[in-house]
Amino acid sequence: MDGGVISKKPSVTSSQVADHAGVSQSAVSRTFTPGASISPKTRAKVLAAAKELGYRPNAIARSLITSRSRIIAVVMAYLENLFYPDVLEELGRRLSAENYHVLLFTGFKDRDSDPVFDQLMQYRVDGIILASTSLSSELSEECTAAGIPVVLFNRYVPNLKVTAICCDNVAGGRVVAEYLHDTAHVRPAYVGGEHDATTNLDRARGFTGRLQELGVALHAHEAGGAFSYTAGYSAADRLVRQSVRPDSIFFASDVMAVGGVDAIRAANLRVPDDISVIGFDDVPMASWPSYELTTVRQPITQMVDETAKILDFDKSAIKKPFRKILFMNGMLVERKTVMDRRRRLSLARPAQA
Amino acid sequence: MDGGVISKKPSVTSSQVADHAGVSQSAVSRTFTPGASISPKTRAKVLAAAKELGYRPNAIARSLITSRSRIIAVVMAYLENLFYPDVLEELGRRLSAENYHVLLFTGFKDRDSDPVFDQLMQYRVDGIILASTSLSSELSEECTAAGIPVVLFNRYVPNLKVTAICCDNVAGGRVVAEYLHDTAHVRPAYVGGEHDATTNLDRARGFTGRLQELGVALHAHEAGGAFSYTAGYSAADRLVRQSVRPDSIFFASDVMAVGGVDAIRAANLRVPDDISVIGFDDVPMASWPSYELTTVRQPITQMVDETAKILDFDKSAIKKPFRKILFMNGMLVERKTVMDRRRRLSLARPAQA
DNA sequence: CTGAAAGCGCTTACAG
DNA sequence: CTGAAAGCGCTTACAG
Repeated sequence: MDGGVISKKPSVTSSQVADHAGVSQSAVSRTFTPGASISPKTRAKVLAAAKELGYRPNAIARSLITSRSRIIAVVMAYLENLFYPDVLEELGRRLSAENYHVLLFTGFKDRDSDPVFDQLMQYRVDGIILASTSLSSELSEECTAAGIPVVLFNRYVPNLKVTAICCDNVAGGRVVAEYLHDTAHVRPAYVGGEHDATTNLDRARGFTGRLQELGVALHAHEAGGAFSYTAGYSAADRLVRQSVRPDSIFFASDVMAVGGVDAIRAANLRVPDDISVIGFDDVPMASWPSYELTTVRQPITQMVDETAKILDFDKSAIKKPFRKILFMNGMLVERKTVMDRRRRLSLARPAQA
Repeated sequence: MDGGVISKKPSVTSSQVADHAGVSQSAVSRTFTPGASISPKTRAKVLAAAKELGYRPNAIARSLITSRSRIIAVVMAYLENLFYPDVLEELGRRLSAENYHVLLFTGFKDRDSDPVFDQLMQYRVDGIILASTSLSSELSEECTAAGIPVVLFNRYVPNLKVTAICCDNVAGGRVVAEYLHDTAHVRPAYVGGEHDATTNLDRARGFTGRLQELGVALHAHEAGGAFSYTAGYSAADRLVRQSVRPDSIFFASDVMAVGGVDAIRAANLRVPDDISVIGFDDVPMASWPSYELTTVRQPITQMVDETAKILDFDKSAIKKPFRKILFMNGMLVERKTVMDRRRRLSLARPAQA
């Protein structure tokens, strides 16, 4: 056993470096502060001493005095929803490029972020990103009062005075309706996700609204109840057992749609020949050969960019619109789960003639 | 536009609370330090004042003086590998229960964690978890010198003096070999993941080693090159086109195995009737109805528990074994992708007789 | 450009 | 149990 008591050793401080370099502690600090006034000569001496001693500025001490932690809290409730790991990676990339860091809160079983709020505020974070969760209005107002920007990611709360960044889910739903109409589908169904999520509500609203405008009757509206594979599978299973089946199903998310495709196939029906399927998100799985899912791609990179803009109060102290809801456009990605039923008609007509 | 310049307002300090409560600043501090010596009466006064002013202790200031940040750095390279979001959630749950917090580093494209090391050290983290990445030996020794525990999660480096926590991948591979042998498979193949990952190497070694002991020839060893769906798909596709096909394939991970199942089906073959398939990890997808993948489950909860034990230097300052490699047992989860070929034999025999 | 000094918001011996 | 005081490791006016 080469064990031992584990205890943190005190690390090298700027004063130690200063002594070693024969300069003041201020000079050391200035060397590590971009833009600070320091001569190349002193700087070189400090750098040499720092390297020799293995000095690294203490971000904690710096935070205390600047009251800027360069830490952004990210609260993410549902990591299992495939879409979120993607978001998290993009967020990590983007924030670290701006020299921010991510304090992650996940794994707690709650609908809102209130339980972790105290924790995150104690670290004096510079911003808060809530992905698929929200905050009570008292708490969000506390943030506003404290001057800490909050961004709801992929969710919004109409009456809450908090900035939200979402894909335009209503528009996404409308695009799907149009696409299904254009390809001559006449019995479209919708399968919903988590019931009161704005993502679910808006996709449904856009879809059914546009369908109605186009004079297409909604064949069925199944409540999935969650954005999960299982929810998609069961809902599709129910639809498939109806005496009159839908000719197309729009699922509230890709993972649900994948479940749906599997259920349809399990019933010995073909996608898209018997039933067309469309999802939402464009997670990596959507492009797997066995699914080749037609879906609406969420503009993750742009969404993260906008998030970064809201949080980045360093570069520009200009007036920024606070508390707005940003809807960004998704993009229809055509793959192989929707059949153009006009083709079938045009094939059928000559035979009939 | 109800915008405005976003700037952090100074928050309430312990001195302000002290003034308001008519006690010393020390008393305020003690009120918020579990176990500190404080009378119920003073405590109540402080608590009332704190509530009224909206006081929250400043974790940054506390960290500076205690030289304990209660922050654990988690470096995770491949979030898209489905297994890791699971790990991250479990880690989040476990660490927050111990009042630790996760500083997440992800989204950088690199094999080792050296590039983010500086960042994480500046925050004076209390521990480092490296999932699917490693560290150069200089850096890991720097951690040892600084008394900061490092844990490699799901990966180990034989010559590196760093504690590692892994599933026993060799044992897992052996179990798979035995299972395939017991079920009368005679042409087993292995499809590898990321080439030099210990997970890949050990699973291969356990599998082929045990096969050899059992007198079963390895039918084929395909290099997948990555733990991805696509890698699994292509490898299976190649195997399926051979003049003599394998009767079973062990994939280095579930995501790969799922790709493999799809490739096999795309070739109009059946799983498990024509080819049995086994994966590794037991990610949520493995139990989806369209796959029902037989696999080796990684003991995530136990692995996270052990990780927490290594990092938790608060509770017990006893001697802890440092720098050990912990191999934890996986569990074979039987689902529907392996066919018991003895049955086929016993059915075949009477017909032949 | 440089250094001495104040101070960020806490914890923790120390003395009472 | 309580308070005054030192000090954690920095940044940043201030004066030179």
